[in-house]
Amino acid sequence: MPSRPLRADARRNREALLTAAREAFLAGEAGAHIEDIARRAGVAVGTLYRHFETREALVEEVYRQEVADLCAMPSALSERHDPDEALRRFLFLLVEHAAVGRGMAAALESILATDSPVFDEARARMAACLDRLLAAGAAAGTIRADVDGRILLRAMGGVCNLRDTEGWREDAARITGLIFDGLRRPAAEGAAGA
Amino acid sequence: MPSRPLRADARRNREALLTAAREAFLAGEAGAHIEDIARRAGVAVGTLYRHFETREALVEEVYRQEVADLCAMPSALSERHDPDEALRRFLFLLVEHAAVGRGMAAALESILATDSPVFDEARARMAACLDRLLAAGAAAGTIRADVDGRILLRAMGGVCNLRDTEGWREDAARITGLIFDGLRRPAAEGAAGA
DNA sequence: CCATAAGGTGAATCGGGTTCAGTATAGTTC
DNA sequence: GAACTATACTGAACCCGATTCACCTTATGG
Repeated sequence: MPSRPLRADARRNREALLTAAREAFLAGEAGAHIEDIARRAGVAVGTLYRHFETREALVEEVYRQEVADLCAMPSALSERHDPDEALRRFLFLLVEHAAVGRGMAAALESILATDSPVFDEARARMAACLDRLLAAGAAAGTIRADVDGRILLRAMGGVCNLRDTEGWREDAARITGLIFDGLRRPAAEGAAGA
Repeated sequence: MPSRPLRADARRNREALLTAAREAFLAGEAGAHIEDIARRAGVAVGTLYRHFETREALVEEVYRQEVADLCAMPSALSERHDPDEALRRFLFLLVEHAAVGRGMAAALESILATDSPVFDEARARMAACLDRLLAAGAAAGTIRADVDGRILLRAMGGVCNLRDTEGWREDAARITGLIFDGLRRPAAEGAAGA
């Protein structure tokens, strides 16, 4: 919509705000209030609101960038590893990435509550990444074929939501491994039930 | 602390508040404001605060009850089914229970953010439940022995956090099945990595 | 160098949780 | 069953953080 291409200072401030927000979220700074983020970026709250409709919009944008970074990975992985390994690595990246600090997670919660479309979009993209990797594995015969990216993503969701806890990183690795093991089967007879 | 045993009307109100809160959360009533809950219970906000330190304290109590109910299940399951089946059923119950509406989940988020001890307690109890079931399965030789309740609980966490989405119930079933499949192996060589 | 639209500012507003002085009542005692 | 008092209840006032907006500042292009 902005036919006119953002004034120089505006672009600078917008960037500063995104950076400040990311830092604040990553630092988990108990709170991460709008005012704090604005100050950290060296601008007034009003400016923040000029660039982002609301607090959530800001979080969304930061999140969107994270997702974009993450979704750039699969192609590289597929080139360098066999399907199995590529998938395994991506699963870990998924954890690593989504774990960019509890702060981010906390910040995201407000969005999770709202059912913003950003999330649908992000989910779709990630699911697509997984689909590609799963398909490769299925073609190679090492990964079961009855699980799609959407499902796997959901399964991984829990791992990504791991909270603070001390040993979360190890836990995440073990759980990811557990799920990965579940994937490496010629599809069980049928575990659905209740 | 209350050596004196709560006045009759007080007990009644407390009960009404808990019921109202549970209903509000289950209904997912966009918001579930303190005021609404109080009104629903037929009391003033002040009364709510007399019984519960804060909004979160109320959510906590509701949650605590849910957990208590859930943790009562395993013994019955173990009596009626073989270890494998008992575990499988409990996993589904875990989902069913934790899914008591997105409202509850949303309400819980505030607590997840705070690192309240209630959660540690709940986790511990649930993990203990799972440990029992896992041990039985391991003894029977059908379940791998290198996964403990704590880990499994975390893995299931994701499933329980499934949001609104239309087909969440099916998804939950499939993911639970996926994880369950991961469990039914004589322990893979070693999936840990990054 | 001016004009002016784009951008920035921060005090005021708003909404929802929380507090507390004032009022009502269950339970108890005579 | 009337008085007494510890226990409860009420709801308007308060607080705090997100959001708005009337007014000021400055990049940009002519």
